[in-house]
This record gives sequence, structure tokens and C-alpha cells, in this order.
Amino acid sequence: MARKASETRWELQKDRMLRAAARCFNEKGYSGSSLKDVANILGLTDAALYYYVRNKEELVYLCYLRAGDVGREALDRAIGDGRDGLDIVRRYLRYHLEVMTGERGPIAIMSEIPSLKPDHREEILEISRRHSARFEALLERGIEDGSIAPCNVRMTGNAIMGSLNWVPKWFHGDAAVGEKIVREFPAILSAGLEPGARR
Amino acid sequence: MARKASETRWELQKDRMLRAAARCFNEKGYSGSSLKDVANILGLTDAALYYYVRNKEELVYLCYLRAGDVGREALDRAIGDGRDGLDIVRRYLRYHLEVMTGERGPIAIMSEIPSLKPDHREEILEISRRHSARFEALLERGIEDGSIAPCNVRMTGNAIMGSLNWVPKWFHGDAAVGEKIVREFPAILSAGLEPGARR
DNA sequence: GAAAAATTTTAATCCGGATTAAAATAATGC
DNA sequence: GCATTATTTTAATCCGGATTAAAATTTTTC
Repeated sequence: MARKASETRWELQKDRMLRAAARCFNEKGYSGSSLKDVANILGLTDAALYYYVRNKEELVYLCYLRAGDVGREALDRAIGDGRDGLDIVRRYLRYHLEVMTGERGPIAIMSEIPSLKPDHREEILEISRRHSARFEALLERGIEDGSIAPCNVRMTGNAIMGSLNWVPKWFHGDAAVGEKIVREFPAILSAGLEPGARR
Repeated sequence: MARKASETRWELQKDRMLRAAARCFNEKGYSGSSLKDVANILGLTDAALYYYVRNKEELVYLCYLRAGDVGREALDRAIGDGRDGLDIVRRYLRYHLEVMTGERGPIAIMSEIPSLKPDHREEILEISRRHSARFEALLERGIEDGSIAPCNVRMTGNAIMGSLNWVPKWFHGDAAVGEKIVREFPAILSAGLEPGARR
């Protein structure tokens, strides 16, 4: 109930919990993951989780909030570092994938947004929409600066983000595979954007 | 319990049920969809579903079986129609997307495989693996016949299939959007495969 | 090293949705 | 129209996992 002193420890444990939950949800789905499953990973009892979170719904909500942060940070960083639209897209993909497959991962797939409470749902949806919009704007920027061939940014954005979102479904922590993903995916997903190729 | 005469009617209703279930599962997730939700779409009572299916798990299983069929049929047809590897890939994407966004849809996303009973799970996983393998073989064929640039077929396959698998997450039946997807996606997803473009 | 706060566990309870059985209604064959 | 079969509903029951409260343990503070 109370907390002030070891804020640090609490935050640390909470973060561990969110990663464990993300892993469960990604691998076994929302309904397939009991709080006991999540707690087991942490060597805790299911009831202990209630010290960190009000209920299961909030656990999902926080996982998604965290996923949103990670995506936004990757995009921010890419925009800061990149030169033109295409370069930023590639950096964004790399940065995001690095986190997804790295130590801070796994990151939850936002698959169960409809199960959230109305206000949480609306908040996550808004975050999700904003991220998509930013990515599409990036594609447009690339088209303007000539680094990306003209295309339907809505559809192209959906295509690329879909591929990215699906990664946690088949990547389950094998570091070697993770490296391969980080190395290959940005190029694969952006290859079709270049002004060179076209149907 | 018994059935023999109106096999047709029964099959018809069952098929409607599977589409309704797929829609629910895609939109609200497995846990978010009660049997009542599925039944409501059909104008039935939840208990009525048990006339067609043993339990909720079997409902999911059948949805996934159906999804597997659709994918396999699209691939078969594409292999029959196409000239070279790249052409077959594009046809496969188009055929598959046509079904996903068309009358026979929606097709269930295989998101809840872990919730299936062990034997059902194994069967669906096997179907899923086989499909991926066939798709990767297709990419290899394209590389050999020169229609596709050399690439890591495992990663490329995962990228393309991920994008495809994600479609039902954001496509919710709007016919106009459906047409756009069918028209745009095959080109978008295969643009990076051509020998022309490269990093 | 004792008191206070933080964290976890134990041991219930609670609840909603899955499931079932029996009854009711609709369809079909003759 | 009547008997049979197919389909759906009504009205329980059932059950597992979420949730809660109180107790136990661990950590921190001084």
C-alpha cells in the first residue's frame, strides 16, 4: 500500500514484472497467461503482483504503455540521428528492433487493446494512432526529399508496422536470432521504398 | 447430437459461425470474446453454439484450420498460375488477401495457438510451419530463376508473412479499404525482392 | 537490535463465462 | 396432419483464475 523509501527497488521489481508479463502475453496470449504464470517467472506468488498493480487489466495497460514508450523513443532517436527520410526509417527500425530483441525486451504486442477498460483503451489507441501518423509523416518526408519513391503512405506504413509488430510472435529470446533480425529486417522492410525498384 | 439429413444446412450454419468467431477473435481477442458475443452476431444464444462445436477451444481450432486451408489454397493456386518465383509470390499475396478481405472472410489470426489443446496445437503448428516452409521455398525458387534478388529467405519470409498476418488486426470489413489492400499490398511487400533495388 | 515500513505469502472468497441437461420450438419426411 | 429429427432456448451448474484480507516475513531506519 505505502511506498516512498525504496522507490528504486519497487520500480525495479515492477519493471521486471512488466517484462515477465510481456513475455507471457506474447507467448501464450492474454487469456492463456494467468497471473500465476507471470509470478512464477519472477519466483513470486500470484498475489504478490497486486502489490505492484491494481489488477490484470492494469498489468496489460502498463505493458502497452511501455511498448508505446519504446516505439516513441526509437522514433525520436532516429529522427535526431538520421539525414533523410529513408535513413530515418531505417534507423527507426533498427533502434526499435534492438530494444525488442534486447535486454529491455520483450516488448508486448498490442494485441488485446479491446480488453482494456474504456479510458485505458482510448489512451493506448491514441498513442498507437499517433505513432502510426508519425511514421507515415516520415514516409512523406522521404518522398519529398527524394529518398523514398512515391507510394501510398497509409498502406506502406501499415505493411511495415505490421511486420514489425509481428516479430515478438516468433522471436522468443534467442540472442543469435535477435542479432540476425536487427541486421536484416531494416534492409528487408525498407528495400521496397527506394526510388530504384518498382513494379 | 445426431445429424445426417440436412448436412448442408448444418455445414452452412457452422461456416457462418466460424466466420463470426474469427471476426470476434480478431477484433476483441480470444479472452475478450465470449461465446455470447459470437452467438449474438448470429442471432443465437451462446448455448446454441454447442450444437456445432464441442467447446470454445474447438471453435478456435476450427478457425485456425480454416485459416490454414485458405493460406494453402492461395499458395497452391499461385503456384499453378505463376510463371517465375516473384510472380508466384505476388499472386499468392493477392489471392490470400482477396480471401482475407472478401466474402469468405474474415480469416482468424493465429494468435492463440498456445491456448489450444496439445494435439490441436501441434497440428496447427505443423500446418503453420509447412506453410512458412513452402513460402520460403518459393523465395528460393525465385532467387534461382533470377526473378528475386538473393536474400535471407528465413528472415524475408518472416517479414512478409508478418505483415500479412497483421492485416486482420486493422482491417475490419470496409470494402473500399479491402480493395486498396488487395491492390497495393502485393506490390509493397514484394517491391524489396526485385533484383533492381538493394541496400 | 528494536520498531516501523516494505514486501510476500497463505488462505479464503468471488465471479463471469464456459458448460450441461432438459425442455421447447422448428423443420422435415411420409 | 403426424411422427421423427434437427435446432435452439431456458435455466441451472461448474470451475478456474482473479481478487482480497489478514498474517508472516523481510528490509529499512535509527
